[in-house]
Amino acid sequence: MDVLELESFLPYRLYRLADAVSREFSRVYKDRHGLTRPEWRTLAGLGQHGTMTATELGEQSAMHKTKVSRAVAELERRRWLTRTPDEKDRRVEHLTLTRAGLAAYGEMVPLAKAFEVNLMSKLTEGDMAALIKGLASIESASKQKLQTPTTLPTLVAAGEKK
Amino acid sequence: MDVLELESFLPYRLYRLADAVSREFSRVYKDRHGLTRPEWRTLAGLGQHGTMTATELGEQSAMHKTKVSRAVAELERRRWLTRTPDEKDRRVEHLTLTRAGLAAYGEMVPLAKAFEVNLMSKLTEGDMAALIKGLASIESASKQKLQTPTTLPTLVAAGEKK
DNA sequence: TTTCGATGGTTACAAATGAAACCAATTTGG
DNA sequence: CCAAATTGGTTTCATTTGTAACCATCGAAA
Repeated sequence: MDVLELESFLPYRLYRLADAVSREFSRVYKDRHGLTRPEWRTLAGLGQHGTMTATELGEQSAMHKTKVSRAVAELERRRWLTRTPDEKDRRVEHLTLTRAGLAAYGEMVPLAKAFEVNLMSKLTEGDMAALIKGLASIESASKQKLQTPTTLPTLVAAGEKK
Repeated sequence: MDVLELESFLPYRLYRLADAVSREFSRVYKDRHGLTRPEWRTLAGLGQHGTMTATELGEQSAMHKTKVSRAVAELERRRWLTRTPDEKDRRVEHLTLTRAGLAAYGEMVPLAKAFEVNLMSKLTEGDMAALIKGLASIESASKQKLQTPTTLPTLVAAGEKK
């Protein structure tokens, strides 16, 4: 029978690597400040851009709006950010880091950079460039709607449901 | 102040890409059979190797033992696999796909392969090779204990807890 | 042997996630 | 102008996940 070699299956390899790296990196924000990934990304987004709306945050950091919503709520609870209602459109809120939020951000940036440098140091210049290029290619490709080439009908047959 | 550009931050890019790819690929096993990722990996592991123990499965597919345990329980419930107690060590169970399990596996393998081919087709030969090489480098590096270079003390200060 | 630390695997509980419903406020199209 | 569709954002509920505790069973040491 036709067999799939999981270890070399690209989606699996990608996921596994990203998971390992991300897990390790999470120490930077989790151990020290008890942040979740969505919270860290929110902090990072605002630290980088100054002021953003929840929607913008979601776009920039690839998070579902519920994640953004919850992360923003938590950072607000910590008083790391404040919301300012938009003048023209009262559905929108502009989010900005407080002094405390900026302090936390400023503290984490060097750690993040050091982590990245350390990670990249595992690769030669050439490999690194290649990796980046490869990532970019797949990224742009996957934006254009990654196609799942299936011909089979969708069916969750009886007894297969959980 | 020192700023981090999230979009080009390697851990973020990796994660984001893996997430997008994995999400798209999940159609193959989720839409059609309602499997979760751990369930799919378990199926894939057994399909590839014939018979494995839970521990082996966890190692091969990088899953925590609780994930394996739950995935195995669900596949058993579906009668896609059976457990056989080990003769020598009664803690151990050998897992094998049933006919039904094999059928599901056999059905998904070509879809998985097609997905991968489609994905890789976005890259030139060279880029692909480079990407693989880059992944391998970081992988092997991250196995050797990815170091988080922090000097700061670990503290989850009062008021920062959730 | 008996005891004690590892190991294979499951379970309980809390936290994180995703999907869908929801509530405004806004825009669009008659 | 007004109804309907859209959009920004929150909330609810069901799943999924992670952590730690747990229950055997096993292996090594005394």
